[in-house]
This record gives sequence, structure tokens and C-alpha cells, in this order.
Amino acid sequence: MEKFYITTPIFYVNDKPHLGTAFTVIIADVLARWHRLKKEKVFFLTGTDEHGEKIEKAAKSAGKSTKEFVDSVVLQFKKAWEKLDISYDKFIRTTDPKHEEAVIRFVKLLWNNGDIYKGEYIGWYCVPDETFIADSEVKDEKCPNCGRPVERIKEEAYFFRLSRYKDRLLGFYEKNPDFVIPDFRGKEVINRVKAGLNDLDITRISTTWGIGFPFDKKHTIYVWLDALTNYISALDWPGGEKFDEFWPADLHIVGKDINWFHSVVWPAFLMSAGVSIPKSILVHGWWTVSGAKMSKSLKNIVDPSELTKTYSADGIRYFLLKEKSIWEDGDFSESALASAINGELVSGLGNLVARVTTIAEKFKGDIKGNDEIDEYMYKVCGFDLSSLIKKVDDCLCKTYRTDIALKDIMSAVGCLNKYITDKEPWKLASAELGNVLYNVLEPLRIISIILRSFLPETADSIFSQIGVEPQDLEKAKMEQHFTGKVKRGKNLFRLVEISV
RNA sequence: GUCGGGGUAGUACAGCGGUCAGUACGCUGCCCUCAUGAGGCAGAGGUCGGGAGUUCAAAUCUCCCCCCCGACACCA
Repeated sequence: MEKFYITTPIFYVNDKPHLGTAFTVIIADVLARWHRLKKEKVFFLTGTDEHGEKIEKAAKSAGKSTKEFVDSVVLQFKKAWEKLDISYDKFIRTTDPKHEEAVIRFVKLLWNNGDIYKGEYIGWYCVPDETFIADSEVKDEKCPNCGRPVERIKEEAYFFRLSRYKDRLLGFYEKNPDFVIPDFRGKEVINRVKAGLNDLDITRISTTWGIGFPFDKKHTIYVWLDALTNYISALDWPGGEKFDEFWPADLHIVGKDINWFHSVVWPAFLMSAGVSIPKSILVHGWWTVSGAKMSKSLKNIVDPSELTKTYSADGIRYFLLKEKSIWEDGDFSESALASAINGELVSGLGNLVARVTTIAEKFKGDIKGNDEIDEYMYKVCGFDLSSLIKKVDDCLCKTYRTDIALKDIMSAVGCLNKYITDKEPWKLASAELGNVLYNVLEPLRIISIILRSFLPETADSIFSQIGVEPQDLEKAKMEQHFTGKVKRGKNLFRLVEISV
């Protein structure tokens, strides 16, 4: 049996989840569900990154102990993912003792390989905020958070010899051209690695909220080394059965902002530790809100848990996955979300199910007959049902174009609606009617199988209305008879009132 | 600055050498009900960023110019 190990980044718990983190998790969920439908052994990992100075500070300003604070934010993440029907297999926390042990083992390997040395970290520091600021963030020697002047400061730190791995990384990228997806993100990485690598600081003395550095008690392991290790510690590395079964990861899904750490730093760490390297890094784009990046200072952060109060999880999932290609940035607005739900889900899929179940429920005869629908669909959409499955599979396993997959599915739905309109089944007598119903219900059953990965709740509801138990992809071909007992249920989607 | 990606109907995009330049949403008019404010038919709307060149033929190839956007080690 094939295995499929897919991960999201672990999310930093200095704040609750936002639309972007939800997007990452939804992509991973759809892929995980698809591979399950293909009867593969799937392990879908998500979790939280809970160490570091920023979290200590966030806890302090929330008036909680650090542990209390992270526990409460983790709960918010778990609740949000539950509302969005995220089917993760494991939720890892970097505060899990097993993870902490694994990180220490991992650092020891890098140390024994001679890749860690003591040096001096020089960076911008904001004294009133007590925070180091990245070079790129500092403008005119001012702190980007508070606007006050920053100082150049030196601090003792341990470094990882990233520079040593330049040639090995370049060789690796050459042998694995699909390591970074899409390829323009791969090119960006390669160009930057060619330009040269600086060693990376992996410890800090400014915080104790983290994993102690085993070779020098004053130091705490810095977030990236701690965080990246989650992908193997979650499999009980070293020595865990799950590790043997699932590693290397098939897909790390990441936002474009953390591509560097996954495509460069993580492989270098693994090379140093002598652990094999994941197969692919899938880098997606961002959601903007009215053209602007979501940020606290603009107060335009979209909270997915809030959205689920007004819109169904499937409506949100549908919109995020089909509105743009996942590589690109795209703009989020509630009016666009609402019009996708009304225009495509309500009047497309919802309408199809409503009309066919209404007619079929009253029909007493056999639902069988010629399968002219494939030919019909080929004429209307340019593909038939079995090539739809193939197209969706390519979109989810090769090109990662969830938008194209959903558009093709919806075009098949549109075709079935058109078929009903053409055939006018409400005017037909028994045998002919059975045939038309067959040509709609069998395809609908197959489409529902496909939809289980994208819109799990909707798919289940269709199965229940057409009287069929939820099925896997192996059942996704036309049978001789349609045997479900159809019973019209409540509408699949609610119309959303659009306020602009 | 270095390296990448783009500029096509109101909007989002497809087409990347050869049928009158397409699709979706929106818009206008008429028609209809099996269905959730659903559906059907018809229609308006673009000198394909600007200029030059290659070619029998260019949105599509080449060159120049203009403008947007992305990566460059905090962030999904």
C-alpha cells in the first residue's frame, strides 16, 4: 500500500488562527482526504510552534502564565480546525516532551557532525520592546513595531554551518527538480543559494521559554531548529515505527514566507543529521484583504472561526480552493465569497441535487438504462466522467491546481443540470424517465465521491439524499443500475444575503 | 540593485504563429418552472500596455520603451 505523509507548518501561537493559516490547513486536508479516497495510508500532521521570546511576551501582555497562554491559543486552533472539518491525524505541539527530547537528539547529531560553533550574533535590537528585529524589517534604524530607534547589539550565540551545505544543496536541487513546487519558487531559492549562504544562529540567551541547548546551559534553542524538527519528532523519531513507515515526507505545505526555511535550512539540517530529505515542498501564495496584506496594524485580519458563524465550512473551503491558483496571491472579500456560494454552490450543485431528488423520489421504476451521459458530457464539457477523475487526480497530485479541479467538477455539475433541462424528465413516462434519472444519479454519485475531499459535509449530505453509503474512489465508475433509495433532504447550501 | 513573473472586454482570467479573440461573473432584453432569489434563449461590451521589426499570416516570435507585481534570510 502506498503511503502519503503530508504536513502543514506548525503555527506560531502568539495569536489565534487567521485566514492564511486556515488556507494552508484546508489545502493539506483536501490532499490528505484525496489520498485516503485512493486507499493510501495517509498521515496528516499539523500543530503549533510554542517557544520563543515573542510568545513569552504575548503571554505577559495577556496577563497569563506562558503555559496557560499557549494552552488557550492551542485550543482556539483546534476548535477552528474542527469547524472547518480538518481531518488531521496528529496535532503536534513543540512543548510536547517527546518533541523536546527529539530536538535534543537532533542537535546532538549536528554537533557531532561538527556543524555547530559558538559565535556572536549581531543584529538590531529594540531596547524598550526587548526584541531583536530582522535586518530587512528595520527602516531608518527605527523599530517597525514601536517606531523608536533600534540599536546594533552583539550577543553570544551558537551557529549552524549552513554555508558548508551550499554545494550539496545545489546538487540536491539539480537531482530533484520537483523539490520546490511551483518551479518559480524553486528558481528563487536556487538563485539565492548560489549567491551564498550565511551561517544560521540556532540559540539565544535572551529567552528561556524553549528547549535548553544541551552543550551550554545559558542558551536556548532558537525557534527554527526547534520548529522544523516537528516533522520527524511527530513520527517518534528516532526509532519510531511511524518514522520508518512515513518518512520522508511526501509534501510539506508552506506559505511563501517560510519557503527559505523549508527548502534550504531544513534539508541542510537533515543532511547534517544524516536523515533523508522530504520529497517536495509546496509553496502557496497569500490572501490579501482589499488588496492589502493582513496585518494587526491594519486591523484587517480575517478570523476563520468568525466566518464559520455566517458561512458553512464547505462554502469557505470551496471559495478558498477555487478562487485562485494556490501559488498566487488573491484577494478575499465576503462579497466574493457570498457570490461564489450563491452563484456556484446554490444554483449549481445545490440546485442539481434538489431537482433530481425531487423527481427521483416520486419515481417507482428501475433506474437504469443506456449511459449516454458520457457522450453528452463530452460534447458539453469536453471530457467525460472517467477523464474528470483523472483530471482531478492530476490537479491534486501533480499540478496542485485545486482551482482547476473544482472548476472542472462544477462544469460537470453544470452539464448534468443542462442534461435535465434538455430531457425535461417531468414530462417523461416511466421507462424513459428511469433512464434519464440513471444518467443523472450515477454521475452524481461519482461526483459526490470526488467531492468528499473538497466538501466533505456536502458530499455526505448528497450520499444520504440519494440513499447511498459514502464510497471511495474505487467505486467511482458507472454501475448497471442506480440502486440508492432517493429521499429529498434539506437544501445543500443556504443562499447568502449579499451586502456590499 | 540582483534575479524572476506579468500587462487581453466592467472584473477575474484563458489563448502563446493561422477559423469573425474566448470563458466565468456582472450587465440588457425576451421566455420558462422539475428545482433554493433556480433555469433557458438572445444581445451589448476589447484597435489583446506603447512603438518598431520578422512572416503569406502575430495577442501569440524578436528588439526598444512605459507600467505593475514577486523573491532577497520576521510573517500562512
